[in-house]
Amino acid sequence: MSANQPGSSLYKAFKQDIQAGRLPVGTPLKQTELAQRYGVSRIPVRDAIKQLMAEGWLAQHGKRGVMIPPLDPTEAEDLYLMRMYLEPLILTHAIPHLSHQTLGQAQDLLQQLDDTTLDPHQHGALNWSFHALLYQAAQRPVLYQTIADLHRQCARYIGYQSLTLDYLHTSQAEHHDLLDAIRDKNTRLAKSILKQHISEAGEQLVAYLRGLSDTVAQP
Amino acid sequence: MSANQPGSSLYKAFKQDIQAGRLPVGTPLKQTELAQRYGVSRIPVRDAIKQLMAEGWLAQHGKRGVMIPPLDPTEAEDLYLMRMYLEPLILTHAIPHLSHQTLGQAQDLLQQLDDTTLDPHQHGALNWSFHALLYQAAQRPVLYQTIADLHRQCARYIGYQSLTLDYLHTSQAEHHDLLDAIRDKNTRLAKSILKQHISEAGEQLVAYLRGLSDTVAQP
DNA sequence: TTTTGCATAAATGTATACAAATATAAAAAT
DNA sequence: ATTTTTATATTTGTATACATTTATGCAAAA
Repeated sequence: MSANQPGSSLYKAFKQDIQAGRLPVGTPLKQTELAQRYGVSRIPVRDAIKQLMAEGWLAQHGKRGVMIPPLDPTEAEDLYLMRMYLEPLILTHAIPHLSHQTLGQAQDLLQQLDDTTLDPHQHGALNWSFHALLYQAAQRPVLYQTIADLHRQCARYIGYQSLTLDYLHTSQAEHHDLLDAIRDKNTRLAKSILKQHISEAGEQLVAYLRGLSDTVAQP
Repeated sequence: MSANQPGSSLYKAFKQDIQAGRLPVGTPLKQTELAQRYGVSRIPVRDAIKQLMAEGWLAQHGKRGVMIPPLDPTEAEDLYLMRMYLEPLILTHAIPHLSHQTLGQAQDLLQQLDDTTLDPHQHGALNWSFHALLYQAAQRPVLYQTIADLHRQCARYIGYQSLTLDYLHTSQAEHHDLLDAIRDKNTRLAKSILKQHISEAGEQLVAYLRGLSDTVAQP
């Protein structure tokens, strides 16, 4: 098999199990157990662990072993803070290159996002598709990759959160406004809408996470 | 052995060999050859490769094998662009927390940077120590880590570049101005100096890299 | 009862060996 | 001569086996 690229079946299955919360958070994971779980030897498990650690899905647990790092509101806050600055930046570079065809595709994705029966994971994936489509036009591979990494990190946090209908409507309205501003080549407006949009999403998530830790961590 | 944390001797030796240009750029590296070079089996070599790939020191070469990615001016440009936005951001968060002691340490580092006999690697390391000292005070681990990663990526590019004495003087003057602004708690000024400082460093590097590819790539 | 030391057990790191996949070269056909 | 096919060699991916390190539990001493 073409094994351990981000595309290895073990890597994918492992990551999905982390995302879906099917593995314990904060406790050390044993290589042997993981090998049994996925029906392979420890070597490919080690390879996958290395990669997932580098991507932030796993963290060192003491001197030995790895764990799924617990959710941390401050971490989420930082991720959204960075997105607030980097995404308007890449959007600026993207706008001059956006074709009518791409804008049409973006419009299509927006319509799919109107479906309020989507679960948080599906919604998150579609949402990223929309933004990614716009950002890729900037033709800035390294900048794009960093932003994609930030989204990947954020993806670990959403999916727990059940979004209110009210928030979903606001978010969608902003998406439409953003696309309109882009069509008008009004870069300044587009940037400010996007920054606001990310800021709100961040606040929503951080508030949710802080609520969680308040109810859970009772000494 | 405590093997493959970023601290494994193999990982360190391997990365240093890449940084120092002791391994061929752009051609596939054979696991067997690397294993022989470092006197170990292929397993730890594979572990190190995984990690270095995730950190950007190595890249996929076609379907099989890895290579040291060639230097790319556009990539460097993106890295500095991101730093221009993220470093002033973290500095803003850091300034309220900076103690007199930390500012004193920063002053010390600045004096060491006056030494113009340093080679590019030493200079780069000291320069990062100075900035890192300030940034850590922000107590924003995730934001800090991302910025540190960007610097690590940049480190692959500098070290080839021989900095002009003129640039070194300008750069040091900016460092002093920055520290003064921070002492005055003049956040606005500090941010603008820092952004300018990074912008100049980026332009210097990108110009150098473009010069390189112009002279090398003759069909 | 608490703490220190040691013995045992568990888990990770590495080497060797083998299987699968890809690239290379040579031979055959057009 | 060029292209396609086939066989060979090289290289990577994985499993098993062993060495090394860290954790755990028990006993003895304070």
